[in-house]
Amino acid sequence: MGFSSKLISWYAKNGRELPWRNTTNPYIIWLSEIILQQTRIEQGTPYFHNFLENFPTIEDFANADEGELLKLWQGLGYYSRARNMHKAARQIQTDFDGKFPTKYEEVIKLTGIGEYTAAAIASFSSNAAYAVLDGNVFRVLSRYFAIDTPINSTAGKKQFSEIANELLDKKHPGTYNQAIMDFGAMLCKPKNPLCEECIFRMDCRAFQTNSIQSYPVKLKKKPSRNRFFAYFIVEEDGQLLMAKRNDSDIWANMYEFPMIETEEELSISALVEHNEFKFNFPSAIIEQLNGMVKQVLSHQNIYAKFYRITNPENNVLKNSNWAFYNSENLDKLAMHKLMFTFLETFKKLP
DNA sequence: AATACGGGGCC
DNA sequence: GGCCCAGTATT
Repeated sequence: MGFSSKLISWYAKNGRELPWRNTTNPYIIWLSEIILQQTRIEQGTPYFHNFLENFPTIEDFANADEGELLKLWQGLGYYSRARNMHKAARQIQTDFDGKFPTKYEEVIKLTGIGEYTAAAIASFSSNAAYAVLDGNVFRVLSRYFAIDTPINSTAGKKQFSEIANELLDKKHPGTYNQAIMDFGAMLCKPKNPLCEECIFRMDCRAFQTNSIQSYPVKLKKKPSRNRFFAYFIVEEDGQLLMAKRNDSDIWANMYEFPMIETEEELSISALVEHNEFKFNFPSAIIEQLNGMVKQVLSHQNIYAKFYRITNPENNVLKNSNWAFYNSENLDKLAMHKLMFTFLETFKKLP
């Protein structure tokens, strides 16, 4: 038996039941695939159900506004996925007459869809013969063939893509693609793979040379940079002052308290002497509300402190990105984790 | 070709 | 603390 038929029989016995399987609806497949990019299934599944419930069809999705989508995406991370989905949904209305395409060459034109997602949608929805290449597939193939080309290099992507498409079961591309990803996730895991019960024990080059732990090879990531945020809670008549982030940085277009960023940690005495602070809050009374909060991102460490401003003067709205929100409208704003976590504890404060 | 983009789970 | 997760867009 060849690689693909062994894999597919393993999948028939051991494959997972997942909510977005057993459909050929490209909209539903798309929803699940974007949500699951760089995201664990356990983390993404509640979001999948929530989105499908709020937007049963691609038309519903296209008619939503970006803020509403970001709010539903809140907490999932990589928020450009939600903004790109919004663009893609509009593209489908204008360029595809409102009908979600299933052809690889059409699907890959949509914003937010790259080679992996195009192959997934095309193969799952219409059995088109395109091999998926995700973290699971990279790992399985690098071990099986003991390939030491870095998987995050250009050469690696090309090499693994060619092998993946050769191995693909051209008669059952959809099933094969699901199978190799399940196999990577359940058996050929990153840590502690279950080699003792693996159907490919005798064929796997890395296992045979006792070097499973050496694969896949990956180029090192560069160290994260540190950023220090001082957030200011300004409350007036039960309303909170909020700022909208711009779109050229982390957490694009999301909401948070007004803040000052510095390259080093600032004591409260240094903070009140900061020019930006004096400009925004002249003669303010400031009180630190908590210790340092650390938020780890993929390329940055954010260190945040929260301060209460009780005498902001009357010119606090000189920044056009700032506005006051009552609690009802506050609940509609999309916020990043640092913010909505703090807000939970803040609400319980006296 | 390299880097940015979140949040969470595992070791 | 580092790695990884059903990757893509931008620089």
